[in-house]
Amino acid sequence: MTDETTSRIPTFIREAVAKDLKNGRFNYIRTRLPPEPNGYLHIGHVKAFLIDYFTAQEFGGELYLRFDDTNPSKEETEFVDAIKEDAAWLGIEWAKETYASDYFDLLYDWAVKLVKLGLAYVDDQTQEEMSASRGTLPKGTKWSETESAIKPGIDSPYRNRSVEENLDLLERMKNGEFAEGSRVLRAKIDMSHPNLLMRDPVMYRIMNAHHHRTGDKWHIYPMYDWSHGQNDSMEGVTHSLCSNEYMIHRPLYEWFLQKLEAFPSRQIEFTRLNLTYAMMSKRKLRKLVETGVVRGWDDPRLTTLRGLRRRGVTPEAIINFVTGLGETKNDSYVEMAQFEAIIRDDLNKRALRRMAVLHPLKLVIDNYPEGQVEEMEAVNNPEDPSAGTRKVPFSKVLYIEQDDFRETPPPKYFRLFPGNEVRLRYAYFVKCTHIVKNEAGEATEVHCTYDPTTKGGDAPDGRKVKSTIHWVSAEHALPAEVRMYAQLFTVERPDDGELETIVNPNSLEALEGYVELSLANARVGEPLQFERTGYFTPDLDSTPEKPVFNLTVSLKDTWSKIEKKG
RNA sequence: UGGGGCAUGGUGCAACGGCAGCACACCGGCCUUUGGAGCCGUGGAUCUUGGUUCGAAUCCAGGUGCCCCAGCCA
Repeated sequence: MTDETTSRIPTFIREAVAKDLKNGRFNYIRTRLPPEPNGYLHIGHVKAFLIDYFTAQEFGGELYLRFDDTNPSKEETEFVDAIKEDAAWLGIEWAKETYASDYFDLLYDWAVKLVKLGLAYVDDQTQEEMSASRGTLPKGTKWSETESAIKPGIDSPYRNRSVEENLDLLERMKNGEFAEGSRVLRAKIDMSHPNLLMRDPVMYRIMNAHHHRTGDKWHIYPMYDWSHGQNDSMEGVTHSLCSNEYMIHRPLYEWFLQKLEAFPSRQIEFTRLNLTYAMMSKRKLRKLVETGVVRGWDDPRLTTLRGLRRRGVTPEAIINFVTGLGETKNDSYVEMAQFEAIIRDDLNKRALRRMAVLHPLKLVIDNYPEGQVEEMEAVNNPEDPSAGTRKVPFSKVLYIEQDDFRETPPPKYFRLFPGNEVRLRYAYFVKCTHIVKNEAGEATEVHCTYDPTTKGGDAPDGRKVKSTIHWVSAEHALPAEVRMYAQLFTVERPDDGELETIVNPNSLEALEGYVELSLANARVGEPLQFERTGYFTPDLDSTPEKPVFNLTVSLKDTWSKIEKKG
């Protein structure tokens, strides 16, 4: 049974499914995940994937992964593999992998059945003719500036062909006897139906493209409406869960299955996920990749699953985010900040803490013995004692962040400035004595003295410092490239804008910094926190000589807020 | 003068005729060997007009606003 408090699927779906089980409409549950293999998965797909997966799971049913490969001109095997890999990474398990194309033969038989029933016909009209005879939507909708009222469609002159002629024509369409685009098979429903989809929708079109699985066997390929519901039914899918835009297709979905007297799969719709600053449009995503705005489909600035993975976002964070959104049928736009909060929450619990200096400034401890090296014990994760501790080498010359020193401190600035004492994390108290400047007047070296009695970070005399800063030992540090990311887009809803005007030219900044030696063999994808900076993960561009890190998400930075307010 | 869907703080959700609550964001404070985390607190919402009712975010009627639908895309 499902537990109301832990359910990960929308309430209205859970209730509908439970009811179907209770009143005997179905005695088992099967859902399907229907990606079209024409692109990479992004965060927008995840919601559908998870709802399908968890619905099956919560009701002890199973999930089929069915590739919707009905349009050979757009689909490629490359994407099939990528989608499977991404779905598996997310943790989704499917009972069976199928393809719409597995059912092409059966589907054709069903079409013949419909023709024999007098419910489908071959139409010889051109595409323009068909479009013109479909009728119009009324004024006020974005498609009609001129018509004041909805206009019914006009019956095709070929609508009343005999069953025999239709059967013959359909057979010949299948055999490749006709030119591409010259004829279609249409369902015979109602050309004046208020729902335009019911005005004799196209079932098959002629295409001579090579299909990634069926090769050159077929010359006709089914449309979405004449495939999806039929496949659901053929597979015994009980609940076909899809986004709200398909709501208008439901009457057609049901019409076909009723006329066919086929297994009555049920379509239920939910609101798709919209995320601010995330691009979901496949067309635009492709353009970003092809024009080199980003470095590939797995660019960490993208909200593709591959991009998120490379960025260091875990599957758990993604699942927590999506399932935690709750559900209504409202159109909605979720703020990226909410996603980031979940990512931080997830990483806070699991990321190993490390020290890394992103904008190095040399700090010299004048009274520290030349050549001495001490191993300081550092906690790996204060949120998780079982993560243990590590040793970090400490010596006379260190690097600290440029930001952690000001020659003339602003109000409420507690870090290093001449005369001020701070704690070097896990090491000693140091007090700034003087600085060395270059010709431009910039500080190039900060000189300090340390208090040997404060080893470990506490003063025996009980005095306090207001700030703790991080550091790496210059002699023992590892040079590293650290890639800092900002929003890729300058507008909240990039899907609505023109690419040329909405791309943030400063979304990537590659820093040359220094990191703890222990990071030399960090695993690609491993979650890390650079203390006081943010969450990072090693990128696959890393080499043994020079690791590369991606910023996953920054730590909440309250100082910058204080500073902004002045 | 078409059909379908949806309206609750800035954002996303909850309240299924009975005190409008949660998360994120925002603001203030406490604490802190991460200006992180954690803890405490403030402000802010039922699209509108009527009706039913002891009582309406919830039920009814009208209005308004937003979204989807004229691919031989999915």
